Amino acid sequence: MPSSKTTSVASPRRARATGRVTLADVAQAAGVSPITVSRALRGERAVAPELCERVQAAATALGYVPDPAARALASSRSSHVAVLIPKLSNTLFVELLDAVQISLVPAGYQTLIGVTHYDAAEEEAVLRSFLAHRPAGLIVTGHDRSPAAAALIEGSGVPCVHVMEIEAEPGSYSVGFSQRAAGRAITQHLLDSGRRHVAYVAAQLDPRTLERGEGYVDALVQAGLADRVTKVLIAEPSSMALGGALLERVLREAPETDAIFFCNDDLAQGALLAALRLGVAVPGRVAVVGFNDLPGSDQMVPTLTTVATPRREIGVQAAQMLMKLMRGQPVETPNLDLGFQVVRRASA
Amino acid sequence: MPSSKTTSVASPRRARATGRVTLADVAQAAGVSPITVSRALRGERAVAPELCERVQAAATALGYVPDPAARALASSRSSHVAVLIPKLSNTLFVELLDAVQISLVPAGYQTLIGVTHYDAAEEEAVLRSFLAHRPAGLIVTGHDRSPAAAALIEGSGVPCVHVMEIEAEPGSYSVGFSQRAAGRAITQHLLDSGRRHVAYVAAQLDPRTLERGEGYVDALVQAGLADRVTKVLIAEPSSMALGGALLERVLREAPETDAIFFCNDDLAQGALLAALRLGVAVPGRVAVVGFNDLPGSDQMVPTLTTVATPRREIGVQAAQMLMKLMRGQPVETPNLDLGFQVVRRASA
DNA sequence: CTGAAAGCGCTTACAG
DNA sequence: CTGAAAGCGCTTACAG
Repeated sequence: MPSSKTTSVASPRRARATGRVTLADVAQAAGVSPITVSRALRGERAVAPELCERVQAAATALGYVPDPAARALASSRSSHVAVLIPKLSNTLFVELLDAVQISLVPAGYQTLIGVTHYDAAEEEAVLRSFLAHRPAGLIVTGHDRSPAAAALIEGSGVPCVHVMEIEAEPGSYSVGFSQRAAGRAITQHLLDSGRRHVAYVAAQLDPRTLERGEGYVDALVQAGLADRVTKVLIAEPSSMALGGALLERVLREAPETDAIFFCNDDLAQGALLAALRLGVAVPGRVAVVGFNDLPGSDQMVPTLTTVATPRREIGVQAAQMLMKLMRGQPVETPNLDLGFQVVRRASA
Repeated sequence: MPSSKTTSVASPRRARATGRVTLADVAQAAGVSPITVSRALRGERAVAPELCERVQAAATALGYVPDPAARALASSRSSHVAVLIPKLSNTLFVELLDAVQISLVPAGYQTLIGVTHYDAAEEEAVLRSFLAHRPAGLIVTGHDRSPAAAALIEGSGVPCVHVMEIEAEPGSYSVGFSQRAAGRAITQHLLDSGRRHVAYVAAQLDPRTLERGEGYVDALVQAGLADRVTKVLIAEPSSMALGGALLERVLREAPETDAIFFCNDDLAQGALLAALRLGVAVPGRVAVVGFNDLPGSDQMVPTLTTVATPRREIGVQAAQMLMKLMRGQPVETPNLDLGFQVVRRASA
């Protein structure tokens, strides 16, 4: 004999059941309206403390998890933050990303990663695809991008923070440091230690690499060595092998060179290892410095003198700034300069 | 005198206008119903070729971009694929991720990255948060996880591919190689070159590291050297500095050691540099091998003998397999073994 | 092969 | 401080 009590009635109108615990379920359990549950859970507007508690309890009891898609559709704002970086093969950007993620995830945001490969068209494509997801915020590397990409960002109205460079563009937000000042500082270190034939060797040639080169020129000019400016610029991507090859080439083609400023530690590490192989004394024959202070630079033989860049702190601060923007809170320092540090080790 | 022609009428019922081009707009422009547009654009079911073309043209003309949130809500499947990796500071996983992303993005999927830090509780938390987004698919590192985490995956019904290890668990999908066989092979290489006191030195101690250690034991046992098994296992994370310290420690505590198998290239590279600093001849005094063939290993002095692991190919194949699963297509090889390669260089 | 109706699970905008 | 109504932009399930 079947029980006459029906515990669940299948409504004939209900075409699709997902089996999910919804706001409505929580509302019913708490004896309030769905909208009150929504407000109580988001902490938005004032909800009577007593109701708030009842709602929280019901939500926990039922194991309620808000549906991000429904939330995004209704509010036209997702919980995604899109982060655009040039390359995943550069430790620098991975550390930046890691720091951003560590800051954003606990606050309930999801990070979407876009890799642009230093390519304007790719950046546009990635932006277009990300913007379709109506991200709550955007973090992009540097200021230099195609007008189309800039227009996409601008037109989207999505809060955006630029990282790695620092530039006081009106209305824009950034967290970074002066690449140019850093390039000048490390070159100055070489000059201060008596070097007079300093070369700047760079690969990839992204905007930040070129800015470091300007800093290098600044230092030489200021030292009255404008005629000694020696730049070796290679468009191909950086690698340790390339660094080794470039060291060899510079010493062959410009044997008077007594110091080399490599635009990044990958090249410099490769140069140090090549010097070991070739029997070139560092810093005796030639001083070598890099940029970024990547893992391993302190382990090289000799240890590498370089510029330590605060990419983790940049990631953390950019995330903080973005969260303020996303919440509509005021940002006190829209262009945050986190500086850099010349790390003196044995190679120069 | 204002024009009497009204070009846009604000409907009083419309509470919220997003200004977005919607399916309905495309439908109206193409003179069909919204559902036909939906089907034509997704290529689902049969739509008359002529209509299909008209819809495509209208969509392009209006610059229509589907709203992923609406799509996810209606279909209860998002276009997200969640990828869980232990650490972002390990190049291995970053390369894996890059390969996955390169394969998935062109197919219209977005990658969500979760970092577990080799921590069971973190993995559970990340899974729970990701699963709330109803991802279309899941890629996780290895098979070893907490019962709770495994239950979350299982219970979600989301297609899942395991990477890096290969294990023929019924009903599970994986792409990788045998860590144990690889550990055995590189140890065998050392034995083949005449080494008789081979130590295995490992850090981090994740499951894959331990499997490599089993392979090491296999090789020694098979060579009748079971009594020579020497394992140094350190729980702390791998780093070049740690590799150097461990080399020193092993040579001090077990001076008969004539070969060291480091569980990864980070440790091995650090050991090579420390040897240089200490004046320890490699491979003369002690042979050194690593694992993974990371960037830089071919640049070391001496160049590092190691095991090349196919993490990029693993990423690509895992993405392919997952796409088949997400589309409900059959997968011919549910456990795909991509092998590995012993790379003989100068250090052993 | 095409469509009208209903619904996915939330939030907005308006009242009170 | 709380709620009833409408709507976000799609897809599902059912007809024809």
